[in-house]
Amino acid sequence: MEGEKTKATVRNKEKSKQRFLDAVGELLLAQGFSALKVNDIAATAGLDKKLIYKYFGGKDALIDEYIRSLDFWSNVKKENAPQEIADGGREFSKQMLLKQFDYINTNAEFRKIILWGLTESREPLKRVADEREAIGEELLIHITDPYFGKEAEMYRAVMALLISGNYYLNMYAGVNGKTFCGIDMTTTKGKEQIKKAMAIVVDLLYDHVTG
Amino acid sequence: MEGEKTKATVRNKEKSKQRFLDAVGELLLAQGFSALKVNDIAATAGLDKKLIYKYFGGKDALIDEYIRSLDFWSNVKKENAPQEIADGGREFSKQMLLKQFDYINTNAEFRKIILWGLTESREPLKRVADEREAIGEELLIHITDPYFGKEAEMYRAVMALLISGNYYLNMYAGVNGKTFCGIDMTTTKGKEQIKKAMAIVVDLLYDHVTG
DNA sequence: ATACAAAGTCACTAAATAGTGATAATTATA
DNA sequence: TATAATTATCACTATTTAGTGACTTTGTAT
Repeated sequence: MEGEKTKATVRNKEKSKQRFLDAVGELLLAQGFSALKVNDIAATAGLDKKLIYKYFGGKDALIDEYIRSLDFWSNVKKENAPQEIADGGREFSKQMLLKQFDYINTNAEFRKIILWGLTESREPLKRVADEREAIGEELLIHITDPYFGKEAEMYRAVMALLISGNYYLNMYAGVNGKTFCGIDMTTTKGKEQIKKAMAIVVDLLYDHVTG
Repeated sequence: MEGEKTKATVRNKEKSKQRFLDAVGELLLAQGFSALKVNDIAATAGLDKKLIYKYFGGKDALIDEYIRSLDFWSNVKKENAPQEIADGGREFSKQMLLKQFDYINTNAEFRKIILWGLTESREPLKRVADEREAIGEELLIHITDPYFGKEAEMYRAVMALLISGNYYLNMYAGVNGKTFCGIDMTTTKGKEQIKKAMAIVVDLLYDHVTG
């Protein structure tokens, strides 16, 4: 195993705990969740694996704490409540999708967690999904549900498709293929096409219920 | 390990090879690709693991052959060429999406392979992705590209979002969450909402370029 | 300085997993 | 029915991984 860190200079339990948590993140990014072995985590942290059992209780407890330490939605929460919504959430929806695209596209850790969440049932992974739902409900209940009225569920379903498509396409890019429906997800052009498409679909939906 | 099969009554290399391939599929469905261990595969097949090395060359070669043995797209190919296309592919697009939804939703093996393809780089998994692209190109190049003209790339991007959203939502259901944007993917109602939404988006796209 | 607790290391056990050499059981065939 | 070839098993080695008991090192309060 490569990637061992220089030895801790000072003895500090909290710092060491953090080094283990960081090591989990580093390995997750570099090799995926199936590569999270106690020996490797300890080597990456530059500490003895015994401490993982001492400080966290075990490998799984450490991994769970790592996932819980992540906070993907805090920035979204801030932007949520305010803003003038005079258009039924049209612009907000579009910007949310575009921002989310960039976030997923540039945040490899987020992508790994989302993928992990499709693979394994684990309480902290469920929490990530639950939080996304809770935050989404804010927008949906207060802004788009009232606006779309009896078409509200249709709007929700389209958003579910766009967001989850967003997730998938960004996870897909570069693993076993580059193009999806001919769109090359590894290029800026391809990414712009997807973003443009999301905005168009939102506009069409709003125009649909307006007209 | 449970799941051992009754011993083969006759000695037959081809039958035994098939038993190993079937065992891989069985384990993949029951426990996911990370649970594909030689010992378990052999136990499930009811044969000695030595034969895996003798007949296939090793675990990975067996797994690769299993993936190559799958054919998810053969049925799609048949339906592809024919049909009267007088509407620019509008009805065809909708039906393709709806059929694909049902296929993914009822075919757990397909879902596992798609998920695997997001997780691991592996030649036969790449082939599955490439085949999907090749088949999709048929529809796109001959029917929708000409119809949508300079909006063709936009249409492709929307289809990419719908299909990949389709993938994601069906993989998501029931692992770490049930709802996505409030749509409960474990219920018939939720599934119908997604299907309806896909059809609406397609119609809006066609109306958009028509009107 | 020394004694104590906390932080950290090391060498080990145990279990799981991949892979193989020797051999037995079966089948085909001369 | 002998025997050669094939199919299959078994018992073993080697490696990887998780986990632990005994120990050493370091910081700190007396």
